[in-house]
Amino acid sequence: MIHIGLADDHQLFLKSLTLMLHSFGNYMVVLEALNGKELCEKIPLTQLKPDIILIDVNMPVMDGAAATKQIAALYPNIKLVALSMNNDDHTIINMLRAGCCAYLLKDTHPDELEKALHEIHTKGYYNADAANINFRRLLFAEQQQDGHRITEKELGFLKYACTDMTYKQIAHVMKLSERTIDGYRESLFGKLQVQSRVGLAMEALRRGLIKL
Amino acid sequence: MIHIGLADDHQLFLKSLTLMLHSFGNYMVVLEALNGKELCEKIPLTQLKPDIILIDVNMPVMDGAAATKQIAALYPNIKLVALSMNNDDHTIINMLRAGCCAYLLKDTHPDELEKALHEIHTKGYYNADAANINFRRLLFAEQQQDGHRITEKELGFLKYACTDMTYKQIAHVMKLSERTIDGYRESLFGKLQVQSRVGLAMEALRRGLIKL
DNA sequence: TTCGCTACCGGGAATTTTCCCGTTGGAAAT
DNA sequence: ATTTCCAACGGGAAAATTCCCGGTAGCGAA
Repeated sequence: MIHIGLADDHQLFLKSLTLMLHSFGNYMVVLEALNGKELCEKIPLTQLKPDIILIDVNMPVMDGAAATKQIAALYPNIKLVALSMNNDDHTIINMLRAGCCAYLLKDTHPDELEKALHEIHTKGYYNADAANINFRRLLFAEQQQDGHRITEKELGFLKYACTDMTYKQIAHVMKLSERTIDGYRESLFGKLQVQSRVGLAMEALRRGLIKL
Repeated sequence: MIHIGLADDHQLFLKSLTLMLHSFGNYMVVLEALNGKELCEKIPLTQLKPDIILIDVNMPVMDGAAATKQIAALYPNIKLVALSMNNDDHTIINMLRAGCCAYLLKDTHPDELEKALHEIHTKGYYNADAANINFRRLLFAEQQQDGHRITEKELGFLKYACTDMTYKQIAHVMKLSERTIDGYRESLFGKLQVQSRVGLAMEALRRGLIKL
């Protein structure tokens, strides 16, 4: 009997996935959480520790990447699996770097989920080639984006950049000079490979740096 | 026995929701589809017509609103229920106007889903007050936005506005004058209540007018 | 026909964004 | 102690955006 933990902010999906896992026969859901924080808090309270935890990427309060990092550090022998609906490179890299051993899409077939869980439990990893996730390409992409990590201040600016505000207003609320804002913009344009504020906002959304 | 139809682009959710509905005891899933188009094509082919169809809002190929409109016109006695994860006013209004008799969120509890389906089947409607969906407020909001409907051409422009392109480039690919583009922008600024292109792009995303 | 409406087009100017050119001060490296 | 690096700051100018002012052409209704 394999013990499973689940974290997803959609109750309906969470509960119905539990049913599905039980229907597989060999799995038992020992932990359910509606966000990353709840997941982290519940793990120490369960006596039947999960072997594998399926973690949704997009969750309120604490998202999948943050939860994955924390759990990977505290419980290294729990296998963490990212479960998401978006399959863009950046989020996949993000989750794998956070400590996931597999990345599953929500539109995979139940049979493949079962196969994936079995492989993860026996071999420790699973590579869904059907879901066009090419690890070699991803690793190359990670090489490329190395040194292009976004700083904390840039992220703070990015939030305001995805808004109706002008740079002058942004500079005012951030208590910085307009020139400094200029610097952040330039830097982000380079890192995200765009050349206008709209492109910046769109790419930030696409990479999950900004929500909504 | 109540016959149910399902449309959702995430296989895992689709299949596990089917399991959950069967576990309720009184429901049978007679139709599954991965997008709106597939749903519309499968309805005429099923001999056990569904009483209720749960339709996801965000789907590829043909989205929930389009599918709802088409089905509501062809099969007026099938109850259509929108099932989505985002609960912003615009999408809800959109689905209700398309012909849905209820709007359910994906993070509702299974018990509430069962209750909702029962009410929809017996009374013909369901209002989830727990999900802060206030119909009176929505109707008022619809009054407010009346005459603010986005035209086909404006939508075409909107796609390009959510891009790294300049207006000049957009005018060129749309084979229109820059002034005409100017007009579309002005009109959309007013309709979406924004005052910059970034705000426009963000609001378009928020209202589901543009994907990604 | 005349009126009103809508889609399309244009000039011009204020504002904002984008992109150059710099300086300074402080922290880290050598 | 000196260099090196980098975040923060600034001037100025080209480009893009925003927002006015208008016009013409088509088209259905009065």
